[in-house]
Amino acid sequence: MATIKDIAKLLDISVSAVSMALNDSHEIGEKTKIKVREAAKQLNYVRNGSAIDLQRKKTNVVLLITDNPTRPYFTDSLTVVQNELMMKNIDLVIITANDKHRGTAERFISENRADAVICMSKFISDEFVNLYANKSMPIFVMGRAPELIANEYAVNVALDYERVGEDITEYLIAKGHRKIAFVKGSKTSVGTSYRYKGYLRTLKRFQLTLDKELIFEARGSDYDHGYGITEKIIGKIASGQVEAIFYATDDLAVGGLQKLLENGIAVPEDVSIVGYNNYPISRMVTPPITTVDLHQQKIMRRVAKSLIAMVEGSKTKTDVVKKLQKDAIFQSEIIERGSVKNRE
Amino acid sequence: MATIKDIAKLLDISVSAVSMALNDSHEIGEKTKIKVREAAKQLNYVRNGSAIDLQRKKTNVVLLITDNPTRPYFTDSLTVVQNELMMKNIDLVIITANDKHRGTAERFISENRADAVICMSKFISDEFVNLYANKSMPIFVMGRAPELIANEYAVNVALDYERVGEDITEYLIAKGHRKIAFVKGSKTSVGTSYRYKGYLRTLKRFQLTLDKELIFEARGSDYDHGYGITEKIIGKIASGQVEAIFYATDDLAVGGLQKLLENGIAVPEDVSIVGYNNYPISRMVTPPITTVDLHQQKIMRRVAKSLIAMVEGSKTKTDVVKKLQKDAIFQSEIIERGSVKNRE
DNA sequence: TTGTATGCGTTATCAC
DNA sequence: GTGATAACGCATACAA
Repeated sequence: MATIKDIAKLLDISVSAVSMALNDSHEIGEKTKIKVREAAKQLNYVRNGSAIDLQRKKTNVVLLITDNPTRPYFTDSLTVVQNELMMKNIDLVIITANDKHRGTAERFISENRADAVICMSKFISDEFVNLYANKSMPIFVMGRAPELIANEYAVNVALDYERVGEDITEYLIAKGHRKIAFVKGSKTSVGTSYRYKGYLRTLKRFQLTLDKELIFEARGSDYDHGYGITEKIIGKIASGQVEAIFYATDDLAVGGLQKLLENGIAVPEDVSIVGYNNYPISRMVTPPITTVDLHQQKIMRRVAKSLIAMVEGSKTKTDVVKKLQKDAIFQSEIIERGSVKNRE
Repeated sequence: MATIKDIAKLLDISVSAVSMALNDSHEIGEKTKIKVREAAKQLNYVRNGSAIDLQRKKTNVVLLITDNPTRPYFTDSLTVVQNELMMKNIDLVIITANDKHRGTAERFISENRADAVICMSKFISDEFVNLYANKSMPIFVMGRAPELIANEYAVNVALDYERVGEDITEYLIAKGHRKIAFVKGSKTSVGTSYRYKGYLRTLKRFQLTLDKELIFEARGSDYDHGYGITEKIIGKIASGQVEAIFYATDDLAVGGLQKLLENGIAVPEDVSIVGYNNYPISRMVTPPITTVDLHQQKIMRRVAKSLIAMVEGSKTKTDVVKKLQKDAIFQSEIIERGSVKNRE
């Protein structure tokens, strides 16, 4: 591997001259620049990132940590963050952290291999975040309970959990449904449990009695779990005990839909269903599923902007959090499609 | 930021001692190790990855480049590669490279920020790969035409393109279909174009005449394209001109299915359809779609193993390629589900 | 405009 | 078992 030293030697000029030429410094002659570039090409020179980072005391990279990059909400977030960072010429690298592997993410954080991190995985513990968030590496965490982060350089991006789950329940009620079942997802998901609470609050607000038999617990939040748990709901639809099903996620709803159709239950004629999150798949099935869009992209755009402000040093956490909250019109929006019947 | 120098100063011992202690070297006293660790904690010491990489002339990371981490085949690949690398304690980082942004990927490659790369994105050009693949950074590329890579340290992992597309066409024919439409996907996708060729070969082999009116070109390979293009097929189903549709990808098929159902066309009663790739979504719709599994995971496991062998220096490219080819039982498998009717 | 010197944080090779 | 010291490849303040 050729280094700038080799170039300097070949051209018989100083290393610093080479360095500056390569960085297109204004204080270097045009002819030297050309010579240097040619020599670089000739020697097959490639820059050494580690050396640059070491010297600059900056890596120019932002870490995006996720438990599973396949989830649609992740891509949405990714695209937005990517775009924001691209404008500042900051590199984005994605690292996974899940139940069976979080070493890489932790190592990248603890070894200062980034300038900032956005953590969308719940498998990096609160303790870890609190321990390592740092002026030279602020950490933004998402999807956790609001109270657990206590570090000047850790920002907990919390959704507007107050209203979550109420919107769509109200909607079902407005459409004339009274017997609304709820399908819970993964126990470790903060989002789905808040939706459940919103569902409960709304029933109460409308003075509907809560039928405990209409609460179903899936083991997880995915398609298969929705498919499986719906087995238990089928009988109650036939008997008129269930008019609508609120699945905590779109994936659950899609799985449920398939099970219903297989059993000759028409949606929405025999039962209405709704999901949550507005995942692409929710519109790809027949009938397309009415769901709720959390406007994750808006949120992520704000997160990215805040992060950049912190990395650039112009803002402190307090500023950033204040702005995030002020902008927090994280209003969810109901996406009406074909899976809910008007019973009135 | 505290460094090992600070620790050394605090404890009044040498930096090298600190370094060795931190790395749990056998040639350092147990008591010193303890002292050092305590001091480290006290000073809030964190290692500096750049400095380590610079010194070790190794980064311990493998780059996985993708155009879109949401695609199901990517997750499959990811999981497998992740597992293999985990066993060797190698870090995996994911970087996206697509039409609008490939700077980060190229920078990471050209600046030696990894020990090896697996490139699943077609947006890193063949020229770039040929230019930068290198003993200290071998590059494995996937999903490209076989002939374009000519570099001792670049490995082109090509599927068994010979057979691709023939399998499922044969299957449709065996089920009694004769009028088989084909829906092409994105023009830039190597995979889908090979499937098309396989389809053509198979028709010929069975001496079925090719009806050019049954070839449809979608602008891309996604759900929406499938939905859109199917508009044009509907009439030909009614008129008996089409008995089956071979969509080049599952996403296309899912989109097409929805359009068909919306138009009151029953699948598979009125028309059979098949997809390709065995994406999860293909089994989540009703009826579930018959498709082809490429066994991407098997391939990726082999790629990962080969890569590790090269990184560890035990194998040259020639060895690796030979082994990959020898192992290349990349046989695709037809996944029978409910979208094909037996017409015989 | 160019060169010199120094340092970034770490590891490794020697001595002791 | 521990301590100096020289790298690693690069950038930059300062001198020329």
